Amino acid sequence: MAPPTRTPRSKWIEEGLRALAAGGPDAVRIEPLAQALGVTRGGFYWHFDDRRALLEEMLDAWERASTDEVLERVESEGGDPRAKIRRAGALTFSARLRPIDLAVRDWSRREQAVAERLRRVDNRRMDYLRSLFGALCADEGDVEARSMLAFSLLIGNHFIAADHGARSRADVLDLAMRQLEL
Amino acid sequence: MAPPTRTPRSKWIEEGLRALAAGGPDAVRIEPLAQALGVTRGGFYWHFDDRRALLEEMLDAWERASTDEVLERVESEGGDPRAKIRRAGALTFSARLRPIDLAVRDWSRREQAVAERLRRVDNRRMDYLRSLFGALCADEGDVEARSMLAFSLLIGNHFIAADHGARSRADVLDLAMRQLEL
DNA sequence: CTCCATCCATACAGTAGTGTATGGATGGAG
DNA sequence: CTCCATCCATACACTACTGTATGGATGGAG
Repeated sequence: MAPPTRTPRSKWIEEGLRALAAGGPDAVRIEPLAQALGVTRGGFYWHFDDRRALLEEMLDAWERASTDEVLERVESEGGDPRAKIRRAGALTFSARLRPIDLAVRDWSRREQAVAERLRRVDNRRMDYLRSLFGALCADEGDVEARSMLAFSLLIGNHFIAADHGARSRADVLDLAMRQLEL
Repeated sequence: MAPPTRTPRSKWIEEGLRALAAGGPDAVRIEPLAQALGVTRGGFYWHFDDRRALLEEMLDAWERASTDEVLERVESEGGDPRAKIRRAGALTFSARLRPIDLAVRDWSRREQAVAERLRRVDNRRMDYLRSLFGALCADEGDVEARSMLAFSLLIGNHFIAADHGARSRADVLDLAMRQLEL
């Protein structure tokens, strides 16, 4: 029997990720989630043991979406390494995934289990970045340094609040990319 | 009359910042704070109107500590621009200030007032970085790009969870700094 | 010694959630 | 048509806070 359900697991997870993105892990509360979905908490406890279980499955979903799915899409569209690096950055920090990523990143600072997940995800990203930079320059140290700088720039872009005088943030990002020979 | 108080404002703010660093803004709750200070909430509402007022003053304290105090200390010890850049990074992200900074950075994503504060703080930091990089290279675009990259690296270092194979994070940071000619 | 500024304890009413238990409702498979 | 898997509503007992009100306690200034 295929599930022709009304508010299946996936809906709770989706709404949970929305709440996580908007307000961090502490904002993921069953009651408001139910309200957003237009139901009571009745069904939630049929799907999940408790709040922890939902958080766990939200992280599962996020991990899949932000590694396999992203890498697959980047590779499928082809292009040279430089184009792939840019596209990987754009997809990883898409409008949907970016706020979740940033929330998880902060969350990981206080929950060991979350930290381990993020480490898995970041390691896959760095591995991919390394492979792409590896096609651009020979020195292994340079590859590592530029991978870290590129990743940091992606993170910094969304966590740093500074202005840049006459320049726009996009301009500065462009200059920084050029500095990394991208 | 100098205040020979038992649990003055400053104690609540200090403990509040500790809670913020450890668990984010949602973890700053009066009742647990009082417990940590060994008193009841009785005195809290004598000092502060409500929880919001405490958060406000915590941000005031953080803003002062992570701009004026840091810049003053960096300048007072002298040295060449390269040394100052490194020292500014180290002081800004000292063991005490780092977790607060990261918590505020995440917090700013969902509270306009916090975002404006962080912007003030980050702008002062970037101004300072710009002035230091300005002494190292002439091209204005280079200065901006390198300032942004250096700041991003500082942020990325604490938000990125990836490993680096045989290399330690410190090694990679060193390589990245060299890439920025630091 | 007295008094007042400063701080604390306690009790209360209220809010917002958690997880459990129980009795439905509903729609597709058979 | 019936039945069962799936989902929902409601009520309950509980936890953990918030902010208010009130009556102290305490120690240094005068």
